Amino acid sequence: MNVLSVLKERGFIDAVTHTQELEEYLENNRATCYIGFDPTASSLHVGSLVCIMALAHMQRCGHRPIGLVGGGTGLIGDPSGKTEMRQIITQEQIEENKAGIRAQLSRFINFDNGRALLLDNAQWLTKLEYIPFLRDIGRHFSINRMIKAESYKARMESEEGLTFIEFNYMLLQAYDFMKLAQSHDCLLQMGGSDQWGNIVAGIDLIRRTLGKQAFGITFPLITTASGIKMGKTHKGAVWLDPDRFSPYDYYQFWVNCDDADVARFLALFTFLPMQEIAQVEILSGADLNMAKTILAYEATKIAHGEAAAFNALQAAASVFGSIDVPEGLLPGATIPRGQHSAASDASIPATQIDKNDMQEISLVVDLFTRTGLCKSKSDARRLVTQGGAYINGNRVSGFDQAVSAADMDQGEILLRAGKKKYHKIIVQ
RNA sequence: GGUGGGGUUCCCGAGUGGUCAAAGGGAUCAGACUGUAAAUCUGACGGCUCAGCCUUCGGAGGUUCAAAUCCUCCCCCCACCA
Repeated sequence: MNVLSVLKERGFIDAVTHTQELEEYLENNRATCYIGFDPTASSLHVGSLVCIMALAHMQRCGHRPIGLVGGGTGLIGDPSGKTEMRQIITQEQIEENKAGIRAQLSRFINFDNGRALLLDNAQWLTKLEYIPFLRDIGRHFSINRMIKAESYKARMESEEGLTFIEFNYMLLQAYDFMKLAQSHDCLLQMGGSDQWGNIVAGIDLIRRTLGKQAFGITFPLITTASGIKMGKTHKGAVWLDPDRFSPYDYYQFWVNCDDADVARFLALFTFLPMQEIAQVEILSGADLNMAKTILAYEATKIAHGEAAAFNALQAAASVFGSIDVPEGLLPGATIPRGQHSAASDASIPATQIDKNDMQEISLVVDLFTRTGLCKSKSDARRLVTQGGAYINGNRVSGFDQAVSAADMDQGEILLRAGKKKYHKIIVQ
């Protein structure tokens, strides 16, 4: 099955340029394609996951993906679809962030033996000279067309306006594409739907300068069933870096998805066969919960490895009750079948507290604040007052309740805030 | 450079001397109902040594018994003009 059909049936495609020609091109070539990633943070987050999975599918279908880190363009800031100017970051920060991004991409894509590449556009962009660039590249761009571009629209209409430096972003991205076409025979660029304008600009530039036909694919912006952009939780962005966002939380993020999103997310964020996912679509109600478990397990396994996924599964079973994964559901999934009960809560978020420190923490509210479950003491008070605080499964009755040795079970205390946030205290 | 309009608590946005920790909405959090779902209803939503106190309304000063509200200077944004 060709990669275009794969992407299409899994819900990756928003728009494609030159459908017919692209199909033929991918059919007859071991193609090279690229997606750009902003090095604005030291970690990618689930917002980039569609792009990452698309690259992975490309590789699985025999093509060569390039992850392009925007070390050069990151110095500019892409205004596409954004209403505010982005913070411009320094060269040092970018260098740091690049390392993190490479590590994460390696989970999804195999970089061995040149099967995939990770490049940085700082390599060529920072060497550009203004006059030659204007003369050789700038001449191909029409301001008339650019100001009509959808990607600038939000900014053209906003009060803040658009600065010249940002307006140039499109040229730089087009130049990237041209460079990659020249040096790596990369003729396909993919990206989020907000990248359409930039991608088309690159295709045009390649045609004009190299006389070659290049292609573009954009992916839809993934929103949740409730209509908001996917990937936000009470803890902020869902990072792929396990140090910033633990595999346990990552697993929980997926388990907590909306019913209406399960099948769609299975298609986008796992590699399970589509005919199996089709069976999930006819499920409804509580039957979907096991499908969510599988989604969470598979997604966690892809991003953090099998051991982390298994630990998260066990931890979930220990606090939320036993999980029984039925044989017939999504048989292609690698989740261990059968009953999982309170085997291990090892990967539940935990804080170690010294015995001596424990003496000072006399009140429950201090404990909730200390673990980060509550962001201030007032917050903790509120939680307790509203009846959302639990110690070892027992609701805390008053904010002045003291913590005693009796609350410790083998040196551990299990805190719970609200219905699903757990945190373990380990006294040492 | 000139003229005019703005900068309010996470976001939008009211508030033009005391009744303002600041309307309303969104987001968020908790409770009830549930399936670790959605919807709905209820409540909370600056901090603290919490029936009280402290710190916030672009920044720094000032007037006043009392300022987000008045005055002075500064910074930033927007529109139009040059």
